[in-house]
Amino acid sequence: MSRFWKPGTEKPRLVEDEEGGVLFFSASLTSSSGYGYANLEKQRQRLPVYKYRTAILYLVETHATTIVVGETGSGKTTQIPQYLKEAGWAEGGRIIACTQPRRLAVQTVASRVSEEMGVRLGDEVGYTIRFEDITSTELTRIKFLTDGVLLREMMDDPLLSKYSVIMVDEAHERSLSTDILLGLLKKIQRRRPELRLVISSATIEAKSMASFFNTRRQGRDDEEHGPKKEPAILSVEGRGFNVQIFYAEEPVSDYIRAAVSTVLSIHDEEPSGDILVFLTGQDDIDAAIQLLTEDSDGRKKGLIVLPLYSGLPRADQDLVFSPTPRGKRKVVISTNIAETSLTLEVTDIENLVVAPISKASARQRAGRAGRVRPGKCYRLYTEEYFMNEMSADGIPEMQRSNLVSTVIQLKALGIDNILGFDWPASPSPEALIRALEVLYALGVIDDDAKLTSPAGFQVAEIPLDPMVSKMILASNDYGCSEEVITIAAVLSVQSIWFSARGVQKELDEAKLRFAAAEGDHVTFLNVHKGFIQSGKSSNWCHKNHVNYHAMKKVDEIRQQLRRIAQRLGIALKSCEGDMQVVRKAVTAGFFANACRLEVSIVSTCKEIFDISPFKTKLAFSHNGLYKTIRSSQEVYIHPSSVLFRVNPKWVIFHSIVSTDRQYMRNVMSIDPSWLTEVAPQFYQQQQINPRPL
DNA sequence: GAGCACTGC
Repeated sequence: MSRFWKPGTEKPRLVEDEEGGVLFFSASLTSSSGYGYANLEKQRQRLPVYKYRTAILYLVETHATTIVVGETGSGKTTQIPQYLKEAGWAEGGRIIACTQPRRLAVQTVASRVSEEMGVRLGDEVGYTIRFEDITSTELTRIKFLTDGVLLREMMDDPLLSKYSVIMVDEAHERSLSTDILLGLLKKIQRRRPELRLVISSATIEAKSMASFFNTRRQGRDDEEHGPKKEPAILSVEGRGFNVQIFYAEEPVSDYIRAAVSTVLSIHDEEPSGDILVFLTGQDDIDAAIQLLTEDSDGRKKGLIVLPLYSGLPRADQDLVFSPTPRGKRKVVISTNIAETSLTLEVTDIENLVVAPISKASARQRAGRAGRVRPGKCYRLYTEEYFMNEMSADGIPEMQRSNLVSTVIQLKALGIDNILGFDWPASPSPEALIRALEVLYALGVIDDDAKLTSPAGFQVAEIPLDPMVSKMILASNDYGCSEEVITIAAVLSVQSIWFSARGVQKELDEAKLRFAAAEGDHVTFLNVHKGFIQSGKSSNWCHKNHVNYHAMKKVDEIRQQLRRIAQRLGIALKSCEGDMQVVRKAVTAGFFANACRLEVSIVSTCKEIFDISPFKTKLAFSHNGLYKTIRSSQEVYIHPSSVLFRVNPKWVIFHSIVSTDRQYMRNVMSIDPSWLTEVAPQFYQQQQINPRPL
């Protein structure tokens, strides 16, 4: 692998790791840098997948579906599209598509392939992700895209007629959009026998994938013309190295201490090489780092201890990838952010795992240790536990997600019988029915479960959760689309606040500067207004504990939503500060999440106050108990909300996070009369009770 | 006074 990068030259860029060809590459990897085209060609031929070039082309020619089982590093993603192009699959204006679950993978793979082909990215080889279409209608023959984008394309071109071959990469990850895509592609195949599918999958999934795509009818030989209906399976070996696995001899009681002591004994006994530890969350990571750095008997000498989690500032994350100084050992303590998408620029990785995860996930983690040379993996659970207790795979997203978006997407594509749809992993009928109920309540499907016109089609057109889309539609009636679109954009990013360890108090104070009595949604508008007035200044964000990158993204999403709104005939209009209409529009989307305050314990006990700080805490901890109108579920306002401890009588929420309690995140106060105003079909006029569905 | 993480249009 190191042939892509010479130490001491330019620092390699970190890229998606899944394909051998793109493990490390730097911007200087062009013909002018001394690596000629011939060299790239040689590298291509050295990839494991090269041996199977002819076989792959033969199978694609003769089979409707080819399943390529490829280990990490086989080169399948970068090479197969090129082989197909070389064999003529992109002739006559046709396009070869290759989908990825993640944006970063799309960009890096596309740029690698354009380099290998010696063409400008965006010409013959291009890519499309949300907000970025680097393709040319005339020139692009190989197109990389996220599976979500391909699904959107189907709304305009249901048969995906411009593609000759569609390669679905990383199908084993079973992401929601990959699964929907696979189900739809199977349907398309029936209408377009000339279309070829290449499904790239991990070993364990290959058989079930093959039987899913096997459309050959028993006892009928209709295969004399056209490709075989029975999928072909081809295995391509990877280039990973051997990883030795060690198990705990008996169950560990305190896994953080166990992780720390394992790190220390590896440091004492093993030769050079870095260590990657997986823990569950930020708190555990902080605790482990504390333990490691306070161990002062001298053993920690030579250890560089680094945390890694998504909330960490980018600069701190980058530290993880800087080369380890000679004579030192790097210990990266990470959440599962490091499980799939990153390859650490280290010479060797040793790996500790904390259960429970799935077996597949554990294998993936162990694989991290064998990326660049043989490694070792220390599992902090017993072998019996691995064998008998851990589930084989994670549950596909399809079977654990809210399906409202999925259902409306399928409806928009003309799939009427959702319950009968052929999924690679069927969701439970209950989950589907729940989704249909919500869509019915929103007025986007009718009594026959058909999309309503225009609302249903409009909601399907907007790339957001249907409840958010409905809120945007409603804003047209209330004359506040500009404000509501801003709220929708903020709700679709993780968090607009900049949180870091040790600055919680400052963040809370900053929030107070923007806090609105009406709740979080109106607070978002205040933050956005400040951001715009500052001239979108990063300095302003920094001073106010606002996440600059999140705000840039909010702006980008806002622009996209404004364009879509205009196309749908929604007038872009500001209500000039009239927050009541904004709140009504939000309620029109989220009326199903309405809650009423049940108990409010105000801290009136002065004596408790005076006894001890601990008890003061107790007195404050009585956050108001709410119950959802729909199902009388007990919920509480999340402490990150500006309405925490304010406890308005009636609220609606955007989402729930379940821990020891159910916490409402992003909460807004409402007037209960609005519920019957915006959703009379859902709430009975006389009393706020759920309408039986 | 809470907090697993990640991905996508």
